[in-house]
Amino acid sequence: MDEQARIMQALGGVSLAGHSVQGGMALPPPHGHDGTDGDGRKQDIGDILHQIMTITDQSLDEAQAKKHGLNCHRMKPALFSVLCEIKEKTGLSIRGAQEEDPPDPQLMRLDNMLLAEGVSGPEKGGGSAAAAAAAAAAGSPTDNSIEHSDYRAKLSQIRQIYHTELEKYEQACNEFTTHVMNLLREQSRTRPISPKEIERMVSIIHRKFSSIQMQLKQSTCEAVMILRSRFLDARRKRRNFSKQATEILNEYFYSHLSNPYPSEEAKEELAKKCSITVSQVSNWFGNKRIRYKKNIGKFQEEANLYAAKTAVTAAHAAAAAVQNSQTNSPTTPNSGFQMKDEEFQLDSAENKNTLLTNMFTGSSGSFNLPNSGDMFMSMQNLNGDSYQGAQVGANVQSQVDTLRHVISQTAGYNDALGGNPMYSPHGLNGNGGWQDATTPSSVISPTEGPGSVHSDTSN
DNA sequence: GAGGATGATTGCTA
DNA sequence: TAGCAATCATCCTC
Repeated sequence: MDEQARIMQALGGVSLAGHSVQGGMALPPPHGHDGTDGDGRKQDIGDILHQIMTITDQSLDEAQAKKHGLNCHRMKPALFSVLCEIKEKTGLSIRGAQEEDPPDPQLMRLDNMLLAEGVSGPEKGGGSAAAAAAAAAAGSPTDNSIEHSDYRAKLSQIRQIYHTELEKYEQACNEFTTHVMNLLREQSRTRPISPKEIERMVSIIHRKFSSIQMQLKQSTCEAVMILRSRFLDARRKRRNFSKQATEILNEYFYSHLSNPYPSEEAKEELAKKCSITVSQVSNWFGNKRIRYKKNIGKFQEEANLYAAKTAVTAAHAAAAAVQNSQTNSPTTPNSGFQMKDEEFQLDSAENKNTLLTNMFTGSSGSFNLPNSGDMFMSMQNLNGDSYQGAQVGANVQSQVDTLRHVISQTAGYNDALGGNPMYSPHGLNGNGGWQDATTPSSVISPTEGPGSVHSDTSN
């Protein structure tokens, strides 16, 4: 069966008889009602189609007139409906199957990434979460300042560009879709176009624009990756700590020379003070311990410097503490500063202060330390349970190592205490390790008695 | 630019 | 998992 015949069959009993078309095109007689046979109908339809086909050979005006005539024919909708159905059942059905594509995994990945980076989706501080994550990976607190804000600013720029471009694409897509829809609707008057076909065409357009969008997303992702890697690389760059930070760390190190293992709390405190991370504090102490141990001689000068510096502070702190304790704790005998050796029995805060200052600054010349070991022990007792002034004990305790170091430099510390293994120089044992190196001071420092207040947190 | 200083990383150990 | 030791990579000073 040929196409024309099928069309006619589809039309069923539609009658076109008795209608003339403007422009002189004769319409076929109605079929069936007057007993016309099938061959006759075929012939009529053939004529119509022939006339349609020859429209193009006619003059424009003539063709327009004929076209108009056809358009105005009352059977046109029915004819178009059938033609649309035929179109649906033939070529377009193939496209229909293609529409049900699963979502592109690559597109999904891009979407997820853009969402995670804070580029797409609702604005969440311009990707500060991503920046924070990157910062955490890099492990530097300065992320929160200059570089962090720089990263955020750039990410925000990318986000802005992305959204502007996306908006442009969507606008263009909508405009183009509307345009095509209007065209198709317009054309549907003259050729069989079903609403479904228009829908399909729209979806095709959207797909095309989606591929363009994917390119946009891809390039945006690349930009974010580049920015991120640059940001992380920048963070990886080694930067010297500030002078102040190094001072703080050194002060702690040399004042805890016998056991330079800050507790977690101390590390956090130091990190806070130095505006660095806890891991950087750990790195610093790790490096410092090794380098100090490897070359004590080289660090001696530095040790002296910090020891003296810290000791002066300690002396003032101790004196103030003693004075304070005398005022506030009248029931505490001798303020816990009772030296075992009678020569060290100090009656007043002023005396203690003078003595300590002289001792540390060396203004009294060669200071006589008749029993510096006892003195040290006594000072240690300041941290003991018997002493109530926790802050005092903490302040003094944190300087004990410093005292030892200064004494060793100024008053023959080694000679006086050489026999006492507890006072081996700088806390280093014979194996080149620190006393109880495996036991961090967070547990019990060798210089700290039980119940002592850890200097880390009190400082 | 050389060489030392210094912060970070890595592999290993207890 | 913290710390050690070696090493890398960068900074800083001369």
